[in-house]
This record gives sequence, C-alpha cells and structure tokens, in this order.
Amino acid sequence: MANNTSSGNSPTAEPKTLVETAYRALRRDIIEGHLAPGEKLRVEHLKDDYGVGAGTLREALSLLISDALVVSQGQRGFRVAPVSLEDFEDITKTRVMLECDALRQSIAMGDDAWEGDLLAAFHRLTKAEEKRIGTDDREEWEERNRIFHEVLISACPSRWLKHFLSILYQQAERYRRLSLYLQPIPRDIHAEHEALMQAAMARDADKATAILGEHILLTFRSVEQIPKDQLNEKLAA
Amino acid sequence: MANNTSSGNSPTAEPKTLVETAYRALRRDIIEGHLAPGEKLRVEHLKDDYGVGAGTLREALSLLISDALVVSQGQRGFRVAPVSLEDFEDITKTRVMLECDALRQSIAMGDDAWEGDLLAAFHRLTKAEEKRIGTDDREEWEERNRIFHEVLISACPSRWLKHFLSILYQQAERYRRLSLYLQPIPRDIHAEHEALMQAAMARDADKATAILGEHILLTFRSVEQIPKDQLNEKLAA
DNA sequence: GTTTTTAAAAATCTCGAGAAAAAACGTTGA
DNA sequence: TCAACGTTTTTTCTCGAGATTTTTAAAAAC
Repeated sequence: MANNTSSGNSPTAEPKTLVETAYRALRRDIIEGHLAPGEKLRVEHLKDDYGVGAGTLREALSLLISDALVVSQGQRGFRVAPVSLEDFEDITKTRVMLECDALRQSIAMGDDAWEGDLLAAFHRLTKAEEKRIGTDDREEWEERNRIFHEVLISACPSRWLKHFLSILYQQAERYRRLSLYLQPIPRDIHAEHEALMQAAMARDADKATAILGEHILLTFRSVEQIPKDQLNEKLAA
Repeated sequence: MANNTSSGNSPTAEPKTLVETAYRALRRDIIEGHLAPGEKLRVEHLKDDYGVGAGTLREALSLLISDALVVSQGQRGFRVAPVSLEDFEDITKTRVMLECDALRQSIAMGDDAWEGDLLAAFHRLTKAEEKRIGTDDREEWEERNRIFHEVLISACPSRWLKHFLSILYQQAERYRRLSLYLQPIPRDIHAEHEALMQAAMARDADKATAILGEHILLTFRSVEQIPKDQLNEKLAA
C-alpha cells in the first residue's frame, strides 16, 4: 500500500524500470484473460515475450503475488492464479462489506473538493458510456469506472481499507472480464451509478451504501447465472 | 492468500528455496525491529548478511512488499516500511472491524472440531504464559498468541477476510514489538483471552466480538499513551 | 558565505550463464 | 496391457558481472 511498485498504486505514474514495465504488462494480460487462469508461467518463454531478462521477469512475477494474480509453489515455478465461482462470491461479499463501510466514512468526511471530484468522475464515466455505444474501447470505460469507485471512497481516511479494496476491485475486474464474452450487460449500470452518485452527494449514507451493495452484488449475480458448462470453459485451469 | 510464498501462508512449511529463506529472515528482522523503520535496504550489503546473491535478495524484498513491510520507489531501491501512530490506529480500527466480522461468522459456522482446536490453542497459550514468567522466550508466546487468534476465526469461510487479517496481524505485531521495550504489559491479557475463548465456545457472538474489539483496541491504547518523545525515537525514519 | 557546477563514488537495475530440481519420455519387466 | 525404473530434456533457481542512475563530495562561481 505504501509503495509505488505494487498494488493500489497511482496508475498515472509511468514506469521507470523494466521490472515495473513487465509487472504492468503481465498484470494487464492476466486481468484481461490473455493469460488463462491456472496457466503455467514459464520464465524462459515469457522473458522473450516481454523482452526482459529472466531475473527481471521473476521479480515482476513476485510483485504480482501481492495482487493475488500469480501464485507460486516451492520449486515448481509460477502460475496464473486460478479462479472459481466460490472465490468470486467471496470477493464480492468481502468487497460489499468493506466498500460500504468506506463509503459511509467517505460521505461523512468528504468536503467540497470531494463532491467536485465525484461529479467530475461521474461525468467522465457518463461520457465514456455514451461513446461506447457500438464501439469497442472497453478500456476507457473500465478505467473510468474504476476511478469513479475510487473517488467515491476517496474521502475515507483509512489507507488500509482503500488498499484492500483496490486489490478486491482488481480481482473483481478479472472475473467481470472473463464472463464478459459470454453475457452482454443486461443491466442499466448508468442508472445505478447515477443514483449512487446522487445519494452520495445528498450525504444519504444509508441509501448510498444500499445502492452500492446491490450494485456490486448484481455483478456477481450476472456471472453466477451463466450456465455452468460455459463458465467452466473459462474457469478451467 | 492463494500461494505458498507470500503472506498468510502456513508457517510450518519449511522453506525450499533460498528466496523463501531470505524472505523469512528479512520478515523476522523487520517485525522484530532489527531493521529499523524507514531504513534503507542496500542490496549490495544485505546480500552478504543473508548469504544470498543480489537477484535472490531483490526477489525476497519484492515478496515483502506484499506484506507492506518493505516499500520501493522507482530507481531508488528498497526501504523498510515506515511506521506512525496514525498508521497503527488505522491498522487497529480496520482490524477490529474485520476480525469481529470474521469471528461472528466463525462462531456461526464452527463445528465440534473448531471448538476442540480453540480449546487446544488456548491451552497452549496458557502454558506459554505460565512459563514466560521471568523467562524471556517471547517468541514462543508470540507464535501461540498468533495461532490463538487464527483459530478463533478459522471457521469463517471467507478466505479473503482471513488473508487481510493475517497481513494486519503481522503489522500490528510489529508495532507491538516496537513499543515493548518502552512499556511492560500492564494488562491481564490472560483474562481477556479466557473470556474471549469462553464467549466463543458459548456461541455468544455479541459478547465475543465485544471482548475481541476491546482486546485489540487496548493494545493500541497502551502504545498510544507512551510519551511521544520516547515513541519517536523508535518511530523515527 | 551561499549557491551552482562538475566530477567521483556508490547503489540500483539488468542480463546471461551455470547448478539443481522437476517433468517428460522411452525402455524394461511382469 | 500395465506398471516401475532410469535416462534425457526441460525448467527453475541461483550467482556474478556490466551498464545506468542516483547520491555524495569537492571545486568553482556569484
């Protein structure tokens, strides 16, 4: 949490070292599913793909363990962290608890600047949603969605809470992407975000947390309802 | 959480690689305060102290970032994570929230085997406390205290909650040790543990979480009340 | 006396090669 | 046909050396 190299770091700071570059590229490929869950990460192969030395790549992989995107076992190398419906459910429930608590604190502590940031983040998200119709630049929307959630809880004074939430968000994003190819978004996410934003601005903590909790839970439900056989194709390690 | 190399792993599994060995040695030295908060960790020096190569040590340090015991910045190497009273307060509050929630779930889900484990862990802790009078094998007590808290919440089904708690516990232990030299334990910790154990066995979740919350908070209070100038000697980075 | 510039020293970051372990493969025997 | 064994191949783990960058210290300029 208190470092620039690992999880939860400011995404705007550009990488200054090769380790950092490889770390980001790998993280992206894992979250986007280009590296499948459970897949073996052979250093000898990957070092060529990412254009770095073996030691550098090992270090990047070690960093990814912080984010629970990579696992390692003894003398048997690295693997992409496996996925499961149970894990996603756990992530969802834990995230609901933590993020609602953080939101409550944020609403209580947030000042005018926070309100401004929130409004701005919501606006940018809305713009991305409008552009997105038909187009395929999902990345832009994903990034702005992340920032919107981040800004929502930004006035919460607990660094640790925010640190844990950044990890959980990242994990959830991974599951969301894995299921994306199977099921288009059936919900009116924009309406959910708008209601959430307005409740937060109105300082209605009960309402805001209720909406947020439901919002996060619905994402899980939509994945949960995907037929198991289709899901297992993706989840197979 | 889902790996054997990083935080929250089973402490009984012996290290099979030099990276793992160095990781544990470094972690121990940081938690015990032999490596001071904020201290620069020069790879060229440390590799000799720990008897490994530069690359190996770098990897171990990368692993310690997961535990937030080490921080790194760009091209300026590694440092021991700094400490502050604010940070400890955050750790404490976050831990109270998460650990109480986990305990509640554990009490609800725990079976007979869990009760047995809890009883056993409490017994071992008691024995260590009796032996400790006068002697100085703090390590034994620390380990058993950790296990007691771990067993308490072991029946909680959320892996992520337990993962986060293991990180927070480790952080708290570090602060506890830093303050240990300044202030002897004035509390009757044994009584607190016993009441906690009994409430858990009686499945009285409200009572158990109340005791646990107070138990964790008291540790913070005892550090908080240490005169600031004495504290800053230790906390100085 | 203070600040800026410049040069030397130290540390970080990176890579490729060699030893140890695990996995893959074919062979032998029942 | 199947299982057990030993060899070969692959992969991981580890180390030391070289290129950049940062830090330190001294010299020069204001």
